[in-house]
Amino acid sequence: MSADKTPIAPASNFIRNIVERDLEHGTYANRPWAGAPGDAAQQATGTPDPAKIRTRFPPEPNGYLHIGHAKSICLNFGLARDYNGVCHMRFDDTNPEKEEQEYVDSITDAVQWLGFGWDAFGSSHLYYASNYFDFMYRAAEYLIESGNAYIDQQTADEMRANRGTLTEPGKDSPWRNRPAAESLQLFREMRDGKHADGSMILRAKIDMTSPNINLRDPAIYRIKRATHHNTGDKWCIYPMYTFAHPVEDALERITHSICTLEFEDQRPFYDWLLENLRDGGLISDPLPKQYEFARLNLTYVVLSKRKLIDLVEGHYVSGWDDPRLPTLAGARRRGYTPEGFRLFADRIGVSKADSWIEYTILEDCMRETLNESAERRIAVLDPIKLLIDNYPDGQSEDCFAPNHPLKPELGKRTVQLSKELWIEREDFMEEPTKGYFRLVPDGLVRLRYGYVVKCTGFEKDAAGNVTTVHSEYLPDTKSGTPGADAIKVKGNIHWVSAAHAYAAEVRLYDRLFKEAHPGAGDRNYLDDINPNSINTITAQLELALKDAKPEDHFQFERHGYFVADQKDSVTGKPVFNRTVTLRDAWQK
RNA sequence: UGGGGAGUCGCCAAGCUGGUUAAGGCACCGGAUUUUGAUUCCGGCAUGCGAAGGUUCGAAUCCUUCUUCCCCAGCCA
Repeated sequence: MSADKTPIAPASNFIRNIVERDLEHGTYANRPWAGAPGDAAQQATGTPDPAKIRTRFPPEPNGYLHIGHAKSICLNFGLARDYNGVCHMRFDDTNPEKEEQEYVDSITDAVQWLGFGWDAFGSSHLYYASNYFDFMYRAAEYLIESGNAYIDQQTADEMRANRGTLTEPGKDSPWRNRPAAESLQLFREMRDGKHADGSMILRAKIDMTSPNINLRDPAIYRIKRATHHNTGDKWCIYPMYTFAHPVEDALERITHSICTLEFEDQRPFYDWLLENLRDGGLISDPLPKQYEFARLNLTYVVLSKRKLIDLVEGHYVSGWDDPRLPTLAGARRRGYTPEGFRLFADRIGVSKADSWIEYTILEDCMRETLNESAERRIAVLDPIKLLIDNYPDGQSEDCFAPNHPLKPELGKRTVQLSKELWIEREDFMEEPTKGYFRLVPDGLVRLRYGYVVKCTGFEKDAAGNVTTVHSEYLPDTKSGTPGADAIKVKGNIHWVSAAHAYAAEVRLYDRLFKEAHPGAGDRNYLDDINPNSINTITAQLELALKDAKPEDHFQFERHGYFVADQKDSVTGKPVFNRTVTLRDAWQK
């Protein structure tokens, strides 16, 4: 598979520079790895880590992955691939209320679909943060014992009030200086279920006057009676992200922990915690380091979880895999490809600047990869009849169409030509505009892979719409025969024999939002929805398309790339989704 | 009006331990090829690096001031 083929060398970026510098300096060389995540004692029994670097992709399994995650996946797994390392697939499942198995399945599917995996150096690297709860609990007790954490019994409201504001320092909790032994006992009671949810909480003891609000004694362990998808009812206290994430990274011996910009303020705590635990001998050097990059913003798209939920629950789309949605499940159904996403990730780069990527960049990446891989087929989307009046009734003949013009080795297929054909409505104009070189009265045009025909007339219905075009073919002009090019024509149109066609449902998709920045200014993003984002038609396709399998990609010549729908296709009766149109220098 | 980040061509993005004509991609504009108005192929495309000062023989790269944008006050992640 091309998944493992090294793509065009990704451009240099600040993270690759850091990795290369660390490799050069041997920052992570010779650190032991016990073959599995573990504390300092366990890791000390290991052998030098064969992985030069360890990164991780750590989603919370509480929703579906989207295009923004694809950027992160390509970054983390791509780094591991390029620098002889490993990327851990890790579920950050520290909040039992929001997480479900359904999501972990869809997430692993998506990552593998994108062409990445977590098997490396002889073992699998799929981990769950919830498997570290025992160690996290121990680390929390250590923090209490070493005077770096305490049990606070203020209410959530009191804590908020005493946290101060952006410009005012916070105030110490009245419980802040309680003896460590007392905090320890209360923490154990919390664990043992002796206290009500919300009645007390474990806080790191740092500095209530810190200008960085994240350092004003952040909450690190809360009481929450809820059944966890992995640990069931074993615990009624759960660690907060702030505390859990650095620990997860340390246990897994992550070298480069890459996250998005909004976590920058969290980094001082990340380092504070890890240094404390290292000084306590719970984990060992070299410690993981956190780096932040700008998350993806795409024009004409919304990527926030809340908005995506609104779109699905408000039935603006058919579900999480609606082909118009930027979810990976949706993109896949739309016909977007893993190769296209990887190309996209390389093309947009990685930096710390907030930026908006033009949606057409993504589309171009899909066109580029699909142009390489998709076989060509013929489809008439908006059919009108073309009659070849001088062609014998009831007769048909073979025409030969290459499956891929750039890959002759893929061979040719036959399509039938007969007297009565379907052609595209837009390929005929009664009164042509300047520059139009398709079929016009008395004009010549080539039926692609067939004959040159001359338009001899046309018929309209009561409404004035053209229904049938009449023509006569020039017998000596058949494609592939000697002298076929004796008569030169600029126009070249596709067609399907009416007696040899497969009438199929085809969905023509357009962008879901009509504004580049949905909801910008004082607009509601829901008001920016494009009312014409889907147009379902019945098209006339060449017969071979009847055998298309779900997820088969094709280029419908002169139209664009289409995919047989993953869910709605039935054997012998596939329906197609338009992935993306071809570029059109002429415009419509 | 606290703290943390970011501002290089229409959109991304290298470069930023100061030193040839400021990479590359996408878009765009020319032209060639083409039985997809597709693809491919050539060529063009920032005297300028948020702004103003300063240091220097020399600055996108160093210093100062200013300016714009993003993030942080969940017992979410």
